[in-house]
Amino acid sequence: MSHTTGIRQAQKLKTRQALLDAALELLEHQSLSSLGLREVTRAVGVTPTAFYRHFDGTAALGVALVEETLGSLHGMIGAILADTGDSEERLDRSVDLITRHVTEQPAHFRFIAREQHGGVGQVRAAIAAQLRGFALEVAQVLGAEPESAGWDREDLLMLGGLYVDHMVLTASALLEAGPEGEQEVVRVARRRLRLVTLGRAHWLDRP
Amino acid sequence: MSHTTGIRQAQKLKTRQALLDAALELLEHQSLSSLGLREVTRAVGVTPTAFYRHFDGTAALGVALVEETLGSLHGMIGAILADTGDSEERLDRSVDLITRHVTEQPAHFRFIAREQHGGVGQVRAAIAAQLRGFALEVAQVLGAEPESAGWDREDLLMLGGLYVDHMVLTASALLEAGPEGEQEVVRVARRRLRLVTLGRAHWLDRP
DNA sequence: TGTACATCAGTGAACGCGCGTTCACTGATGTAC
DNA sequence: TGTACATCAGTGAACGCGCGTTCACTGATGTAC
Repeated sequence: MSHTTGIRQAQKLKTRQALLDAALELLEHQSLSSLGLREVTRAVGVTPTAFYRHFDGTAALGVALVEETLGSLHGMIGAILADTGDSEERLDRSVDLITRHVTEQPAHFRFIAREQHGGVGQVRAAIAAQLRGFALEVAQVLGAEPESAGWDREDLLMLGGLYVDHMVLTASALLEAGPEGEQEVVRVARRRLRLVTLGRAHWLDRP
Repeated sequence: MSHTTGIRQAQKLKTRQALLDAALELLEHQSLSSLGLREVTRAVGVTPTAFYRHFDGTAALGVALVEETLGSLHGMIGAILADTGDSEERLDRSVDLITRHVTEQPAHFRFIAREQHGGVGQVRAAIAAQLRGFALEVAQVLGAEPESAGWDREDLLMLGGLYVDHMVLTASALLEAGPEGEQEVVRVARRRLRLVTLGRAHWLDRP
């Protein structure tokens, strides 16, 4: 086994990543279902044929982008929610964290918001699976807290889903608002979270 | 003025409507940004050139579809919310009404869910404007209720927006779930609404 | 009512262009001995 | 270490096809008198 073994593989991965990056940029102003394979390879500087060495087609590339965007976020949720601090602080920190992530990699989040209900079934399914995973993680963290005593599994999942959907809506709203509208979006997002959290606190009081 | 005046206009409107209907059907499995003008005219049975007598391009057609889908829903919201009955009944009736509408015209709601964050800016803007209108209507109805005493305008709008976004998410979830998953979606949607309504009831108790 | 002209929704041919996919290929990297 | 063969990421030409948009047109509908 030589120390140079892997040059070929490294180059392949580099091209693959270049295809993903170029696609993400091109998707800022269009949907995946109208993204052309030739557009992507042209942006990277390889021949159209080379695309097939990495993906079956643009749908498969889309699925890979879902993994790239959301795959690395798992675990992070637990970290925020498990942090110390009262509920108000924790809630503000969550919104700040989303805002920071969206500001740092807007193209990734735009892609998710756009394709969550987009025209490519495989990608919708991949996003839905990831978001279901997040909802489950949130539900588990919340379920371990004293405030959740008496909650059943289904209600916890409902609440987890509500938080996750709210997170996605906030990300999308931030992108649509641009830098000058960011403050306003953050304000409303915080209030919404506060209202949901109030509902949570009184969930078991219901008639 | 002859009694036949308007034959030409009537025929034109008929063709225009045929274009809208055909487009909506074609959009079930793709996004507006990949919809071809020729696809639409082919489905209707007119020449591609005829398209330009009605719309500047597919983006303009999309804006017309937004109007067709959401324009007729205004006022309806007030009617549901203003109905008699306790809060639980009213809430269930709201979910039932959304479910019925989505089941009756799935293509229209799929279009809205898909293009709300889609790749065509003009259409995103048109949908956002309509939804903002709905949020305002909901806020006005809620604001007139005794439960809203002490609420300021901004919080009412926040709540109205929350209900509207929840409505859109529910519509999209119903479409994704299909007939066999409908029951489950309705169950979760009701619980979410109940939780938000609980949060509303305790909004002014917050520290 | 009848005639002569105006309007305009839809036609059909033509254009240049970029698309996705196929195929046999090349030459650098990897492996066996 | 050196050699001979295998692998395979990326090439480049070729294909048939549908796209959006233009243009001059046709003929039914509308209008003026």
